[in-house]
Amino acid sequence: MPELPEAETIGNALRRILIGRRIVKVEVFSPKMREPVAPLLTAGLEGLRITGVVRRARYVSLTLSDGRAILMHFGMSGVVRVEDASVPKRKHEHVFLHLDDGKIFRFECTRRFSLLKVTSGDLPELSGLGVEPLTDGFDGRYLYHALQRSKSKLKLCLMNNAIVAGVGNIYANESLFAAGLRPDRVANTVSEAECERLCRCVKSILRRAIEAGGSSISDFLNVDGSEGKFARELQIYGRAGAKCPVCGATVERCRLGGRSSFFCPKCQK
DNA sequence: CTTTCAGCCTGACGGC
DNA sequence: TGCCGTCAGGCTGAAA
Repeated sequence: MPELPEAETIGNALRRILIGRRIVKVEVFSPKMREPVAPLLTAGLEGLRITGVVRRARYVSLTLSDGRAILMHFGMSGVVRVEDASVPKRKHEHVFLHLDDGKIFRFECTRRFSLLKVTSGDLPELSGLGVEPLTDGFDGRYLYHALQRSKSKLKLCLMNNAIVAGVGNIYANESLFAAGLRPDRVANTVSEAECERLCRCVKSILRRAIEAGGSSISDFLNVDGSEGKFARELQIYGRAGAKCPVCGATVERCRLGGRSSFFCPKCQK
């Protein structure tokens, strides 16, 4: 499912493909995803040029020549393709943007958790997001101060977009394992040194995942249909009952905030 | 204020 | 064979 590295991978591909293209026609096949998509039909997109592609957290936005933007979120099953018009429509493709080079930008989402909407260029929907994890603003001191204010569980804070934006379930699990911290640690018991270590692990894992083109767990595909290669590098996610790759202890699973969490009871404190 | 949790949606899978 | 329950999961908004 697309998290930050997958959104980055999609954004990078779309930047190469879409910038300079003009939208000539819009087709909508489904009434709604996370929000209704019918407004795309009456938004006056025809004739506009795509002038930029921006990723923020797990969102990707296409900047338009009239100052507005098309904001996308991939939910957990969103797939974007840019293909020739001769390719038949797939079952769960919901929106087509026909381009001036004859290709079609296609948005597919099996589970319809995705978002695709026209909004103003300053992206007000994203104003509540916290710091980007791959910027200098995300460091041990910042995370420590955020955690000090919370009695919630550490993993839930790491996945809280108001604190740090774009770290989802897979990479939260992997980062906590790499940092040797239990996902169910109470946030305000984590030391500044541990925060420093965790920040470094988050950055390192996200960067490696971006280099690998993301993780293809269940539904994620890159714009060209290829799978991300990071899935095979996952150390802890999905490995309940297996041996810890570091110490050999049995990996445990628990639920936090309704989501599966995996950890090594020996390596993670 | 903070924290938790149901609901959205489809398909895969296991048990009977 | 098919039916039912469970799981996957980001995000929202309501409840506690």
